[in-house]
Order: sequence, then C-alpha cells, then structure tokens
Amino acid sequence: MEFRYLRYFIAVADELHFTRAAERLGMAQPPLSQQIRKLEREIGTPLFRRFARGVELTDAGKLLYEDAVHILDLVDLAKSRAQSAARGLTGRIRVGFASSVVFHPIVAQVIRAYRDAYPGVQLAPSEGHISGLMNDLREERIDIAIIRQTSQRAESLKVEALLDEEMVVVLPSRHRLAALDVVSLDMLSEETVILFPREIAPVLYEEIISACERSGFVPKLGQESSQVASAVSMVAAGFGISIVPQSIEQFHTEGVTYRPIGGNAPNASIALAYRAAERSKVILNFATIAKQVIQEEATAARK
Amino acid sequence: MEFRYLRYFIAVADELHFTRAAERLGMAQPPLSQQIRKLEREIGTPLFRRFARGVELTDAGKLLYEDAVHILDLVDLAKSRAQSAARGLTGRIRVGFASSVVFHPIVAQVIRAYRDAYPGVQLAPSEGHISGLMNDLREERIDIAIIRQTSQRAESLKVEALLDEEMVVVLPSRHRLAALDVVSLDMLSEETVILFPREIAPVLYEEIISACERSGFVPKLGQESSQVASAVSMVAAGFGISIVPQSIEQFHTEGVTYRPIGGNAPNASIALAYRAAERSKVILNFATIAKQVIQEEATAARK
DNA sequence: TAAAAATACTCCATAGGTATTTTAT
DNA sequence: ATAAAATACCTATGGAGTATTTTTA
Repeated sequence: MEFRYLRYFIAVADELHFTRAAERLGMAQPPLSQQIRKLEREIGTPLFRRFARGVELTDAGKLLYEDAVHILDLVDLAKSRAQSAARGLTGRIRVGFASSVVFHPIVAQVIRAYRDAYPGVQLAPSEGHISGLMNDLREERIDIAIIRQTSQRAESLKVEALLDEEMVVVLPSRHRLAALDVVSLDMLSEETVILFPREIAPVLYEEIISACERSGFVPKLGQESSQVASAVSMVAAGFGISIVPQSIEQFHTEGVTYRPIGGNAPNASIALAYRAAERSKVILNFATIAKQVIQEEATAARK
Repeated sequence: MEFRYLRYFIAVADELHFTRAAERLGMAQPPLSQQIRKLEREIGTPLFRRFARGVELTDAGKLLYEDAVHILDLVDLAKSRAQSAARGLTGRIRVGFASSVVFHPIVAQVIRAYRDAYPGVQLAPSEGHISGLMNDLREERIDIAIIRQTSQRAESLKVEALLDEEMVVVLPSRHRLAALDVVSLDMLSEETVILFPREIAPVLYEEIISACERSGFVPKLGQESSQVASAVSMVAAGFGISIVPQSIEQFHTEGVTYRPIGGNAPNASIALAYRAAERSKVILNFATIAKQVIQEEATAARK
C-alpha cells in the first residue's frame, strides 16, 4: 500500500471523474488510472464503476473513502503532534520532590509557572527522600527532581543549585528561649536536638551538625524523627528542640515557636537534579522555567 | 509523506539500530538512513538520536511511533473493511415494505434469513404505499422494497414476482354469509364493499374489481378505508364487507370472520423491487436471499 | 458517436545498492 | 580502535508523460 494511492483515490472519489481528478492533482489522466488500478488490485475489488460519463463509487469504494480521509487526517495530526513534542509543548514529565522541600513556596511557584508556559505537558509529581529520588532519576522512573543540595557525586546526574534557605530553631512555646527574638546556636548546647535520619538528607544533616560544631559544641541528639517536617510534631510533644529549614514554618503547629538563628545559621540549599544526558525538550524546559522563577524572585526581592 | 517512511521508521524504532532494521526490511543500511532523514526533514525535527552503538528515540520520535503504528493498523483495517464491503458482508440496506404486505409471514422470514446470512449489514426498514416506495427507490431513499405487483412500468426499476397470495372475504361475524365455509364472489353482488384508495395499491384494487366483473357484477363500493388492513376494522364497525389478502387474517379482530373465496379468487401477488442498475452486493444479496426463502418455502410445502 | 477511461510506449526521478568516509565512544 | 551511521556515487524500478485504442451509454 502506498500513500499516494489514497491521495489519488480521494481525488477521484471527490470528482467522480478521472480526467478532472488528474487535473486537480496536477498530473495526466493515464497514470492516475494506472495507480487507481493498482490500488484496486491490491485491495482485490473494484472501487469505482466506470461509465461513459464519469464514474461512481462501489460499496467498497464508499467505505474506503471514509477510512482514507480519516487516515490522511491522522497522518497530518501525527506530523503536527511530533512537531509539538519536539518543541517540548506536549508530553509527560515525572517530577520528584524531596520531602523536605515540598513546603517551600518556590515549589508551587515553579509548578504554576511551568503549567502556564506548557499547558500541553502532563505533570506527574512524586515525593521521596533525596537518595531515593536520585536513584529514580538514574533508573528513569522520574525525569527531574527538586532536592536539597547533596554530596553524592552522581556521574550521570546534573545537580544545579536553585537557592539557599536559612534554617530556624523550633522550640516548645513555653521554652525559655522562645522569649527571645533571635536564638544563637551556642544557646542550644545543652538542649536535646531532634533530627531526621541522616540518610534521608545527608547534606542537610551534616550542615546542622557542623554549624553546631562551629559554635563550639556537639549537639546532644534525641529521638529521631521519621521526616524533616515531623520533627516539629515531636517538638510539640516535648521530646526536645529541633532545627529545620525556614519553609517548614508553614507547618503551623500548636505549642511550637520558630525562631531565627543569629550569626552562622546552617544553610539548606535547594537544587534541581536531572540526567546529565537529558535531551528531552519537555524536561529541559522544566529546568529552564525553574531557574527563571528563581531569577525573577531574586529580582523582585531586590526592589 | 510516504507510507514507506512510516514502515521504515517503525522498523528502526523497534530495533533502535539502523543496520539491524535494514536487515529486517530486506534492504541495505544507507538507503534506510536516507529515507529516515527525508522523514525527519519533512517533519522538521530529528526522530532519533544517533550514538556510536545504536540510536534512541527523541520525544517527537516516541510520539510519532505510537501514531505510526496506529496508522498502519488503520490501513490494514481499511483494506479488509473494503474487501468485506465488496462481498456484501458489511454496510447498510434500507428496505421498504408496502403496508399491505407487512403482515405476511414471508416478510419476517426474509428479514430473519438475511440477518442470519449477513449479520454485518445494518437493516433500516420503512413502510409506505407502493407508489411512494417506488419513488423512494428511484430517488435512492431506499435500496430495495417488498411490494404488491404493480402495473407501473418503471424503466429504472426491476420488479420481480416473489409469490402469489389469494384474497379472502371479510364479513361481520353475524353476517348470513359467515355461516358458509366458502363464499363465492357472485354472492357479494348486493353487498357494500369497503376498499382502500386505488392509489395506494392500484393492481390489488383492479384485481378485486375485475374479479367481481368476471363474476358478473360491478361491486357496490362504500366508504374508503385509509389502509388495506384498516378495512377490517371498518367491517367490524358495520360499514360493509371487504376483500383482503389472506395474510391480513393475522389481524384477529373481534366481530369479523374471514372466509375463503371459492372459484376465481382475486390474487394479490408479492414482488421485490430494486433499481435495475443496482450493483451493490449488499442489496443484490438481499434479493437473492428473498428468492431463496420463497424457494425453500415452496419445496417445504410440496413435501 | 462522443466522452472518458484503458492501453502502449517512453522517459526520468528517485528508491535502493555498493563502496567509502565520518563520527562517537 | 571499532561499531555504526552518513556520504558519494551508481543502477534500475516504476511513476508519470504522450499518443492511441477501447469502452459504454
């Protein structure tokens, strides 16, 4: 089967006249007759009944006409769909978010901005811990991730810093330090500190520990929380105090108070991760949009 | 766009390897590369990313792959659909029935037989008077009709006799002739005869009149009934007697009695009508089935 | 008999082949 | 260094053109 056959067939079916159809196709009548004949031989049945004045469609021809028009439409559609996929306008993108960043307003902003710019792309979000997300990226279960900066030197992945975020202290509201506007780290040397397991965000963990060490003490660690954010609940329950990224403040929990850290506050930096070999416009566009959003935020903040 | 491009593209997409795909297609690798390149140029975007070991699909390629497979499937489907249409296995047929034949058992038998033989054909039945049906045939509003034999010499239509049907007398049950087993026409010379309008079935009408005349009288016509069958209701209402095709007996109406006509009973013959130039297998198959059913009935009756 | 499609042939564009080079890991 | 795709060039199939015949209403 050749495509040409369908185009020619449609022309003849429209005109019900070989000579006129040939004219419309910009060709001579005999080759048109030949091609139609080939099509009829391939299908195994006449598609036209020839009369002295023009032709008419057989039942088989009538049916084929509908299908042929449909098929040619689909071909055009397929072409334009492929074109828009190439421009990153359509498709699907699986985005992973580290559990410790999902509360940060930048996440919602990036998603909104991407949705607006590429409404044809379906977003499939997922949440997980940093190392899990990195594996998901490598094994192509997700396409891009917003994570905390990581020390894992991943050959095949590209990790780009997006922005820095200071950490804050989480205190039970009745704690004596809650009376202060700003808490400095050295005030915490005697406190029991609740932290998440090191594995779920190693760089964040190390940053907290080393900031304490720079302030001259080794933190006294208490019970581990399962997540970065759930440490807040444990503070409320009286297990101790905690240190969390500022965006966790969104978590308004009864009985806890957040206080900025004076001096050398530990830093939680947010980064974008995706496969270094990535070529998909859909995915690269997401990275571009994310960086643009950060840029605009920074510019807006300067004013 | 050429079909070949899609076939080649699918082969390369399946193998992710030009050389192997070329082998599978039974051709050399360079022309395959050329054709894929042409396809990429036509669509305006790369479909594959070439590496030292094989290739991979771009986003555009992935999308086009799905569409291409679908399109090739549709082409095969279109071919087989056209083929089955040519054999009269699929399609739609609009069948008209003369009001005076719809009660005859042969009608249901023919429809059932056709349905069984060609389950893929959609039947669209309609009912009307003979002259209306003949016009509908000529103007292609219906494809075939079961009618009463007609005198209208219709150039463009073919009318084929199916079977003969005797007429019977319809009497009010308390009528003195209802006491007889058989009624002969000459007994009706003084009766008021209720008939349908001549236009709706001229041959039937003439047959009744001339049968009476052969029996030596001109029938005394009373009120006209709107239909052949509705004469029965009027007999029940006491407007007179009537003469109807035997199959109308199916119409079991309170207060009327049907009696066979002795001697020269008028004859109502049933016929098939369709366009003389008809070539559609779907329609010609219907005619064949109808004649077969009659044949089988006759054979069964002889036993 | 006249309009239109089919046939007969000729030509050339291009699909496809062969030999070789380029590219990417 | 090597596998694989791209390039260069050649060949030949078959699509399209011209002239003519056949078909059908």
